[in-house]
Amino acid sequence: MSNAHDTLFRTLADPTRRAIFERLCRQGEQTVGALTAQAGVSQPAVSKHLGLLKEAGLVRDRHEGRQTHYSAQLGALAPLMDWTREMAGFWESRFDDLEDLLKRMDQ
Amino acid sequence: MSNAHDTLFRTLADPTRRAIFERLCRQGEQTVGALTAQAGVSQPAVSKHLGLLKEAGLVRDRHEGRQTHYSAQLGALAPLMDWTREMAGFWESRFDDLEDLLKRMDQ
DNA sequence: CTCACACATATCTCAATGGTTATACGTCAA
DNA sequence: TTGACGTATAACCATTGAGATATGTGTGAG
Repeated sequence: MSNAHDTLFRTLADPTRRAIFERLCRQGEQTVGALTAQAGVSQPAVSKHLGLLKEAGLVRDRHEGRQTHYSAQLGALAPLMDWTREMAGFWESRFDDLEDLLKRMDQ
Repeated sequence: MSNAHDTLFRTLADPTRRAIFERLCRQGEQTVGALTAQAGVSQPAVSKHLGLLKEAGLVRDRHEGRQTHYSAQLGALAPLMDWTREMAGFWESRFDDLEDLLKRMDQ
């Protein structure tokens, strides 16, 4: 019963995890070690976060020898943008309705 | 240390709470009773969710006699849209860099 | 082959939080 | 004024999940 929005919001809700994702967005592909160095939490914690980000489709991993490189995944944020636009849209359309109503009342 | 993004993501991460917010976006102002009728959880639970949504600036309340009317708040989603756009932007700019690089390599 | 390294997984602990029921508070009706 | 109604708050419980440490797994170096 967990849709795309659920997964995205839940995954991005944690600050540490979102910071990791932001870093991957800003600076491109990074190894687990590089991410751990700035994350402020232990390497296992980073790995766990990366696992969840991967499950959510927000990142992909690429193995190269002993290292694993993670990168932000294109288009994963699309449902989030859609949702936000949709909600804002509902608001605006109600606002338009209100405007219409006021205009009609004016006549 | 909790910025706007933190609050927004955290608040919208819970499915029940997000559903309440969506309903307010889609259908406009609603009383607590109306929201409770569809929420699938108890009235106190709904009140608590509404409290958090209000703290996050996502809704506002209006008292009218014994009833409290809640409505989605304009512009509260702006930071979320900005963040999403920013992240997608970083990705695209890196993509542009890559294109540039490939073009340069082609020469 | 063996050891060191990079990362993943297992296990545990603790705090946060979403849910419930019970109750308090304010408002309207009679 | 009393009682019903609509909502908020209190107190509690159960679950979740993020964190740590310890260990497993695979890979490259010597």
